[in-house]
Amino acid sequence: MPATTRDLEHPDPADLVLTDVLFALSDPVRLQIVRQLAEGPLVAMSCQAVLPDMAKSTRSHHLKTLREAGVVSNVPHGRERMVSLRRDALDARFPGLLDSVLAAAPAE
Amino acid sequence: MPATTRDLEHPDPADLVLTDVLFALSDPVRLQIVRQLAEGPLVAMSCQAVLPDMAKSTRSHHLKTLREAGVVSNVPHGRERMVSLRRDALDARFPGLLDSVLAAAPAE
DNA sequence: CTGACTGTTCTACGGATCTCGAACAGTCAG
DNA sequence: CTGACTGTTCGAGATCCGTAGAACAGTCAG
Repeated sequence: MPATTRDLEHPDPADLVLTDVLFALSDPVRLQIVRQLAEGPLVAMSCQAVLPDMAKSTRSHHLKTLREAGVVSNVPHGRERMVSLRRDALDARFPGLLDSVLAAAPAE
Repeated sequence: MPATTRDLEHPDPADLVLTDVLFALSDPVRLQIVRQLAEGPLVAMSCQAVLPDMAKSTRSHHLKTLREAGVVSNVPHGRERMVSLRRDALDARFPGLLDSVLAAAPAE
C-alpha cells in the first residue's frame, strides 16, 4: 500500500533547508500554529479553534507547508490527524533556532 | 531637508516584527547577503561580487526588504552606501535568533 | 452498509514577490 | 561644470503564495 493520502512524506532531519524553515515560520498563521504546538501535540481540528476562521483546505495547506519544511509531523490518528512539532529534528539541524523563535515576544 | 533618497528609514529595535525578520531571512539571496555581512559591514557594491549576477535594482530591492525588517542598516557613505548587520537590535529583540541562523550549516 | 465526520487534493483567483531595464538623484574626479 | 559612478525608485512581466469552495478518500458509529 504505497503512499496514499494517509501516509504523508516527511523530510529527514538532515535534509531540512534553513530558508524553507524560515519561510514556513514567516507566516503569522503558521507561526501561531507552531506556538500552539509548542505546548504539545494537537489534533489538527484543535488548531481551528484558536485560529481565525479559515477553511479546512487553508489549514491543510499551511500544515503542508510546515510539514514539507520539516517543522511539524502529521500522522494519522483514527479519523483525525495528530500534528506535532518536530523539535528533535529542528534542534538537531538548527540548534537554538526554534527556541529563539518561541521565546520571542508574541506581539509588539 | 526631509527624507530624501539619502536618508532611508530604519525601524526602531523595539518595533521589529518576528515574521518580517523571518521572511527577510527566508530568501536564499538575502540570507547570503546577511551571512556576508556577519563578517563585517560592507559597501553595497561588494555584495555584488560574491552573489550571482543580479541587476543593481534587484540588489537594492533585497537590501530594502532586509532594512525594512530591521535586519540591516543602510547609511550614506560618500557616493556609496555602507550596509551593516543590526546585530544589536536583533539580539535585543530576538535573543539567539541571529546566532542560530548564522550557525546553521550553509548548505546540505 | 449508510451516513456523518476529518482531512487531503484539485482548481481557481486576487495579491504579493522576484526580477529587470530605464529614469532619476546624489557624489566625486577632472 | 561636466562626466563617470553608485544606488534608489518606478514601471512592467512572470511567478509564487494565501485563501477558499468543491470533490474525493479514509474512519468510525449505528
